[in-house]
Amino acid sequence: MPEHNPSLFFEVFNEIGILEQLSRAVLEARLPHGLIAPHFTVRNHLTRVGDGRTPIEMARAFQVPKTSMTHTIKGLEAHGLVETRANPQDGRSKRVWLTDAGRAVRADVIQALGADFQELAASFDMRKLDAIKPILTELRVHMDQARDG
Amino acid sequence: MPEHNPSLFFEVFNEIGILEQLSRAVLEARLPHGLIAPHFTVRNHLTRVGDGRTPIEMARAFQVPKTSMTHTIKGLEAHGLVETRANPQDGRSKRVWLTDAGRAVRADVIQALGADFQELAASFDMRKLDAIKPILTELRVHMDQARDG
DNA sequence: AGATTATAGTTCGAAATCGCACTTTATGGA
DNA sequence: TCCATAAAGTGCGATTTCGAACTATAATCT
Repeated sequence: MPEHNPSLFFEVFNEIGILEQLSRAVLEARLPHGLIAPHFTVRNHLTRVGDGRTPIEMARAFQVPKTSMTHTIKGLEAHGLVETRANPQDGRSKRVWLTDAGRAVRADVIQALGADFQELAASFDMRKLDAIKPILTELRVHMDQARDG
Repeated sequence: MPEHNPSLFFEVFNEIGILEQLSRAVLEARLPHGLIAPHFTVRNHLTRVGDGRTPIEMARAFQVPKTSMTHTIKGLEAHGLVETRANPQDGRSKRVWLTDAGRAVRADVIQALGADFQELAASFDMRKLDAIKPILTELRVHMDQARDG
């Protein structure tokens, strides 16, 4: 029965924290003025899983407080990248839809990030990213469940 | 010559972002009132690499703006967990030292996190953490360098 | 040495984050 | 049906984050 040394957790989460800062900086350097990483992350999510999501659904997906999601969506609306409509199935709720401008900005940003990604891909073996991705996902799922339970 | 699909980056960084939120929540649930994750992360760093570090050194280590580090250290000082003294080698700079209270609080928090870690370790194969750690570190180093260069 | 440039740290202000409390609507019993 | 409880979303306020501009000191150059 091994004694679980907490340092491994600290070290992994420490790297994760730094990588979060670094990836955010890379992204934000390519975003149009006034947009920050959470805006784009949400905007991107709406392409990945389809728009018409509810704010609470996205708050859960990213594990952020719902007040933060309210604020982020308000920012996206102010930039005309999404619009919200009432949810016919649930009067408490709303659904978030991409606008044409929202779709366009994603293409622009991904294009702009191309150079960064090429540079990174040139010096870093992408197979390693492939290798860690499922483990990160599994860890995230476990921690998600522990949080709910 | 493969076309590097950006989606792998997005997916990995997305998981990293969520894991950052989740690990922060786990940590902050165990911190004494008024302390938040950046406080503890800095406080922990001073044990890992030794105290007497300068603020700018830590800002670089965590890839946060130096103004954020100023603020975090001010919070730690207000809680009596660190103290700063002038750097005799450099009149522009200061060095950050742990206090006895600062050392004590780390032990308390690690103890309190024990239950969380045990639970996680029971449902998640720690060898996978071992496996991803060096890759995360390598990725972080690459991105650090790309940022400088 | 003197001038220029770079670095450490702070101040300030604007924006983001997030807990708490609240409103509105839905759900699940008696 | 009526009531209690839960859930979605917002308003508010305290704190955090962080870029820009600034001060003070160090390093570099001629």
